[in-house]
Amino acid sequence: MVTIKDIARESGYSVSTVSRVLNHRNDVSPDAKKKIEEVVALYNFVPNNNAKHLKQNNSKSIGVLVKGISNMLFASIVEEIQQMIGKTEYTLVVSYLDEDADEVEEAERLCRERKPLGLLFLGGNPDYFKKGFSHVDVPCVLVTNRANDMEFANLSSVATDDIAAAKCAMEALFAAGHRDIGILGGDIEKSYTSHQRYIGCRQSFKEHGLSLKQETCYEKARFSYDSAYRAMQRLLKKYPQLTAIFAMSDVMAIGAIRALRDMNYRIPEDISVIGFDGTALAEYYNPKLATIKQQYRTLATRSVEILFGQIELKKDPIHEIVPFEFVSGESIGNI
Amino acid sequence: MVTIKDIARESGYSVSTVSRVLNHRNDVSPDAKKKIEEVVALYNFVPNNNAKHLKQNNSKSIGVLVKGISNMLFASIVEEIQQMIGKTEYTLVVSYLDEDADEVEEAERLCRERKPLGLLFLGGNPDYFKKGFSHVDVPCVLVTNRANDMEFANLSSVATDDIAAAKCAMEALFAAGHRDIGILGGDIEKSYTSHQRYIGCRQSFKEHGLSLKQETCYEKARFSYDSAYRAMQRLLKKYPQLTAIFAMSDVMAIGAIRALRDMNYRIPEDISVIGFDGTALAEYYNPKLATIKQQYRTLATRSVEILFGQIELKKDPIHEIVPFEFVSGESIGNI
DNA sequence: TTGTAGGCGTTATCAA
DNA sequence: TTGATAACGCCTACAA
Repeated sequence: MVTIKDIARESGYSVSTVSRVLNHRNDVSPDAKKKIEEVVALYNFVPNNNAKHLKQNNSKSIGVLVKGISNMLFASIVEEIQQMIGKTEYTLVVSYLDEDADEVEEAERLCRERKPLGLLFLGGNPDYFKKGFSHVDVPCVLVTNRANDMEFANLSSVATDDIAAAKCAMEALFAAGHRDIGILGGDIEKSYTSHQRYIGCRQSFKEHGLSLKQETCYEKARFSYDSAYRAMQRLLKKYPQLTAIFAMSDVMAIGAIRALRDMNYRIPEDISVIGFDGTALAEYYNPKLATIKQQYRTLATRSVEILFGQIELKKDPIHEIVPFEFVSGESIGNI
Repeated sequence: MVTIKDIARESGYSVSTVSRVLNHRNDVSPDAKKKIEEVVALYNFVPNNNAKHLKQNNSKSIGVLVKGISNMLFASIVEEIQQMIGKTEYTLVVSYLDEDADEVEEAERLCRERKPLGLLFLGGNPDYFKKGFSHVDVPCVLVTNRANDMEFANLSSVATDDIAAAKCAMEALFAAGHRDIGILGGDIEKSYTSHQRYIGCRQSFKEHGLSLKQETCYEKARFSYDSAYRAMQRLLKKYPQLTAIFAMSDVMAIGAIRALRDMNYRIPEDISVIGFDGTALAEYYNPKLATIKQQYRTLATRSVEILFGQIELKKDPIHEIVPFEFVSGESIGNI
C-alpha cells in the first residue's frame, strides 16, 4: 500500500508539503505542486480516508439513512437529494436499512465512522428516536415523519400530514358512494406512519357516521407486492362485502389489484382501489392508480434546505408540513 | 466525544483491557468484563471505526457498487446479497452510483476508505474496467455483465447471456407471427448490456431472413418510465407499421405500453410488447408483462459464493452464465 | 515556502 | 490477567 510517506520520499519533499498539495492549499511552490502531483499520479495514490477523518473530525459529508430498500418513494427522494448535494462541496453517504432496523443506532455508528455534518432520516420510528437520539449530536432532519412532539434541539422534520392525507384518500372513496371500505397497511403497532394513516381512516369513518372495526376492515402487510397480494386475499375472506380498498402504498395497491383480478373482480367496476405515495408507477399502471401524491421533490428540497440552515446558519429546528395531492387515476368507480 | 480512554478511566482499567472486552476476547477476568461493559453501556460508547480500520488494515467488509439507483433488478439483488452477508461475520458497504458513473474509479476510492476484502459490481462498463481495474487488487465479481474477455486475475463474473436472452425475446415475437418489430434500449455505444442485447436482436432478425435497420427499428432511452414513454412515441413516428416491441427492461416496457395506450393502441391486440429482467412488477402489471426473467436470486447467490471462493479459498476467477427464463405473460398476441 | 513533531482513537506486542 | 507503549496514515501547529 502506497502512503503519503512514499509520495514524500519519491518526490523529495516532506509529508506536510505533500499533504498541502493533496488538500489544494496555496502555500506551496508551483514546482513542488507539479512534482508532487506527478508522483501522486504515477503511483495512483489516493489518501486513506480513515486516517484523514480520524484526525480532521469533520468530513463535509451528509449522511442519509433510508429505511426500506425497495421503498420507491424513498428512492425518488434519494435521487433528488443526490442531485442537490452533488452541486455543493459536500459528499453524500447513503446507508440503506431494513424496514424494521433501528435507524438511530445506525445513525450513531455513521457519526462515529464518517463524522457527517448532518443527517437525513428517510422514514423513522419515534420509539427509536426517544430511546437513543439524545446520543446523536449533529443536525438532523426526519423526512416523511413528523417529529414536532419530540422536542430535540437538533431534530427538524419535513413530512406529509399522514392523518389528513389518509382522510383525503378515504374521502375519495366515500364520495364515490362506498361504505364498505377495507384497509391495507403496515403494522400499526410498529410503523408510526401506518398508525397515523390509520387514525386518519378512523376519523373519516366517524365523520360518515361509521366506526372502523379493525378486526374486519384492516389487514396488515409489508410494503411489498406479494405481501399485499396475500393480505388482500385474507381481507376479502373476512370482509367479502367490501367495495373499496385503501392501500397505504402504491406497491400495496398494485399487489391488491392483482389479487382481486385473479379472483375475477374488475377494477374499478367491482371494487375500487386507492393507493398512497404517488410514485411514477401509479400513473403508468393499468388502470392508472388513484393515489395520494407525496411531493417527493419538495420533501427532498426542503429537507436539504432545512438541514443546511441548521448546519451553517445554526438555525433552530423546524417542523414543516408539505402538502399532498389527490390524484384521481382510473381505479375508483362510483357505486 | 467519548473514547476508549474515557471508558478506561471511568472503569478503572487500562485501554488495553477495555479493547479486549470490546473485541470479545477471553483473556479478561469476568470482573473486568462486567465492570467495563457497564461503563460502556452507561456512556453509550461505540468504537470509532476509522481508528479501528486504520490500525487493522482489514475490515471484514464486502463492498457493493450499484449502477443505477432506480434499477429494480439491482435492488432485488442487493436485498438478496444483504441477507446472505448478514449471516456471516462480514459487513456490507453499499454504494449507489449514477447509471453513467465510473464504477471502477469509485471502487478504488472504496478500497482506500473501507478496505473491503472483496467487491461486487452490479452492472459495469468494460471500458472503465479496461482503463482502471488494474489498480483494484481485491477479489471482485462483476454481476449481470460478462468479464471473461478481460482476463484480470482477480475478476470473476456472473451474468446472464444477454445475446441469447435477447434472441429468446425476439423469438417469442417472431413465433407469434410478428415481422415489424421495434426495439427500445439503452445507448449501444455506452451501455455494454444494451449492446449485447442489440447483437442478439440482429442475429434473430438475420435468422428470419430480415435485417435490423437501426435507424428505423431502434430507439434509445434511459432506463426510466418517462424516457421510454417518449422514446416509444418517437419510435412509432418513424416506424408506424410496427406490430411488436422488445423493450430492454420491464420499466421501459411499461413506459412504452402507457405511451401506446395513450395513443389508443390495445396491448396485445394491436401491438405486442415484451420486456426484460422479470422483476416482480412484470407479473403484477396489467396486462401481465411477457419478459425475460433474470434469476436475480441465483445471480446474487452465485456472486457471493464465487467472491468468498476467491477471498477465502484463493480460487481462480470464474466466469459463469446463469440461465434466464422466458415468462409468457399476457402482452404478446398472435398476428 | 518547507519541514519537524505530536496527536487523532484504536489495536497489537511485549513485558510484568 | 493486565498495562505501557508503539504503531496505523494523515493533518496541523509551530519552527525554520
